Amino acid sequence: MSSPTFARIDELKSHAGQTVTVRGWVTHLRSSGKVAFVVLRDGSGSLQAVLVKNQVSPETWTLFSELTQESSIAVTGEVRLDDRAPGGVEMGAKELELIGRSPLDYPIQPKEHGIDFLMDNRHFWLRSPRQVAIMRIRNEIEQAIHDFFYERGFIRVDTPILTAAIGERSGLFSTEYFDEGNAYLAQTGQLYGEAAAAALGKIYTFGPTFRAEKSKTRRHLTEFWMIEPEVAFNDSAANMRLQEDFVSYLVQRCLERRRAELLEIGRALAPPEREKPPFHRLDYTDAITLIQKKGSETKWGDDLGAEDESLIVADYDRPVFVMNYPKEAKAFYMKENPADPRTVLCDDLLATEGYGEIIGGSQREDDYDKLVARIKHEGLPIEAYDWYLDLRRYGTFVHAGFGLGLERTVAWICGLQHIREAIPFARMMHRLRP
RNA sequence: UGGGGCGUAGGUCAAUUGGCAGACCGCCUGACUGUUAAUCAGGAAGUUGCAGGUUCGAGUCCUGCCGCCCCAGCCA
Repeated sequence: MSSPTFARIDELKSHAGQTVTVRGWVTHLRSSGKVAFVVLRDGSGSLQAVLVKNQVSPETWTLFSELTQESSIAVTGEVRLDDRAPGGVEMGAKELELIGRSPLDYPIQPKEHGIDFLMDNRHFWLRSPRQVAIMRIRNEIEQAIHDFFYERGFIRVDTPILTAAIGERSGLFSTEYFDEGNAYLAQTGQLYGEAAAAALGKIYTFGPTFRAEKSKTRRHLTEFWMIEPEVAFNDSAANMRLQEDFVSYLVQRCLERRRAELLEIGRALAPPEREKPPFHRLDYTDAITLIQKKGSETKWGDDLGAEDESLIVADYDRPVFVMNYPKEAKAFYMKENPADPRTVLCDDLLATEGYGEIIGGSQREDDYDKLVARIKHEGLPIEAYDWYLDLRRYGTFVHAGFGLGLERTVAWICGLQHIREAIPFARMMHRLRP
């Protein structure tokens, strides 16, 4: 026999009538005595191969009966269009090859399982159709992020993961670092992003972020991926326009190119279809008035709680910016609001459907003296910020940026119940394996 | 770190007042020439999270411990 033609399942329609070989993993086995069915997946799709007893060799027929779920196999046969097959394509199998046999105790069955069991078996759970679809959507979002910024002249800058204590303060993972004392896993690349913006103008970072908070909610991971753009000469208003263009680009891109996967996971498409600019804008002070009218006890000066966010978003069918929080509720690097010095020029973007904050952004304090005062007021070690302060001494500039949580965005676009499904191998307080 | 909940077969769960530990799915054996999580008949499968206590008798009641889930806080 001549050397086989290998094909991926998603390209089989163009091989109709030809004999090809498909390699993959067994998902279902069915037999009706003299006709047998093998369903296999190869990452690109799912294929049913049909074996008829009197049309294959006795060896091949025997091999079928020895197959098990998740065994890796190669199937060779004629590709044919058939309405009885899911997807409209099936294979009339002539030959089977067992590549790697899977024992009978494969833990994940085609039925309901509990979430803890699935997370313990994440390395297998990832093979299921729903998880494959989510990972393909995640990949689409990641690619769309790069495309969005590339098309607009941004430069991607990679910032360090091992840092000295700088940035946000709470929940640091630490490790010994030679003779330099402790190093900490990065909680943000922003401060480095600001330095890079003065070199390159428009930049973004895309990397892992670590928070040692003992968070136990559906919205938190200890290790997550964050995208942090930083733009020289953007003020807060321009920053928010960039955010709404960016977020709606990601949503529309998934609707265009990953519609099949969104439908596969049962995502209702009507809500994301509406996610187009302009998003709603609400001043923090007005937000307080709104939620108090709805019964919240939160007072001016407090940060907004999860319940408050829900009250705000409930009125809107598109994401909402809440702008200009009180200074004390926000980080030291945010620029004082000239119109109301009690507040800073910042914004949180609250997603629809109860997904909460997916972006935190701000214009940065560019006044050297005010920044020093804020660092001292917060009780931070001023010497750790020497290079960051230099950015204000040597040609300070208006600039603004934000951080988008990748997994929160994936969970929101996919309509997931929990953020742990939005990343291949979630890291949470009680989850370090697999 | 608070508040609430749950640990029973490989999986999902049931078990009345304290009274013989069960069902379904999966798995094994057999039948079936178009199945779609096939169907039908039969079978195997348990240290009831761990340690102690009360009782004639504990999955069930009591004490302690362990583990996880959900909500809040922290934030993206």
